[in-house]
Amino acid sequence: MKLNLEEITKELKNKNIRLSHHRLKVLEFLNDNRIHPTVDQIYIQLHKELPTLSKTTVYNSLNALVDAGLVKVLTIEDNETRYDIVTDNHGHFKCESCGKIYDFEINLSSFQSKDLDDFKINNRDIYFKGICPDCIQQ
Amino acid sequence: MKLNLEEITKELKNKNIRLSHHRLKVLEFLNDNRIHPTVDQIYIQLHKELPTLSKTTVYNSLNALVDAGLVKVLTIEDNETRYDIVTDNHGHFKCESCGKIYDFEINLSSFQSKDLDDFKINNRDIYFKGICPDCIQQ
DNA sequence: GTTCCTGCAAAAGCTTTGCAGAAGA
DNA sequence: TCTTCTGCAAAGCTTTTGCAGGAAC
Repeated sequence: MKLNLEEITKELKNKNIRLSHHRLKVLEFLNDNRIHPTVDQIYIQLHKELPTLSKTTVYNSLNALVDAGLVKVLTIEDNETRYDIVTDNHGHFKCESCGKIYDFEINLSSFQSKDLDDFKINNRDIYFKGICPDCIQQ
Repeated sequence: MKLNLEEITKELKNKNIRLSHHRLKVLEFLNDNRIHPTVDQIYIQLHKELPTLSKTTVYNSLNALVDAGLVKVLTIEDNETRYDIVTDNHGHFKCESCGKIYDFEINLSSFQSKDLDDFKINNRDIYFKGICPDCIQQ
């Protein structure tokens, strides 16, 4: 899917966040590589293209994009923060054997509980863990 | 709910984990205070009772209890690891205003997705965020 | 007596902060 | 020109590790 830069720039401007070259690269990386990367993975890849890139800037960029609501933090595991470009209605499955994270489609708005009738829900994260088909076969 | 110590000890023995006094205290704390505490909260409370308790031991105890499957790690937020005693079929809601974490009842086994037909699911975490009724009223 | 646990201190990681110079509007 | 961004180094946190003494079985 191609990024709509005009709309993104507009959304960022509301928060006084500039879509600098580095930030755009981070956003493009997340859009083109749906691998739910860690900061390190993003840094290592982009550093090849942009030798002056620092890890601080990756952190800064990610935080800015999260603030703007364009990127989501995944906390599926407590020792690794991962990032995902924002898209609708999917859960995340982490394979406990190979570590890969899969998206799965799910109708999040159908998840209801009478206990939450009086709560305002802004965000729904669904994290499953187990073994993926590739690892089951082996 | 009262802890069944015999069964717990048996389950721990399988993994060569002793139910030491400190570990029992940690487990009791989680059982009696369903507040999904951080390591620090557990340490501060238990330290009052057990002045020689170290934070290393709290970490050690929690890791041992997680290994034994008696305690669950909550990764609802990326900058704070929280712990929960294992119980069935509930999701967690974190209020973005007051920070309190609520349990809500939900039938986890009903969460299905055709994308996961060939996956072995061991664990389902449901994390919602938003505003709780107390904070909505204010 | 052997194994596991505890607690201190140190180490290891990850993320944020301060700041000076650079880039963007 | 004013604001924001970048990158380095340092600081701040949380969690883990090494190890010697102690406790449990």
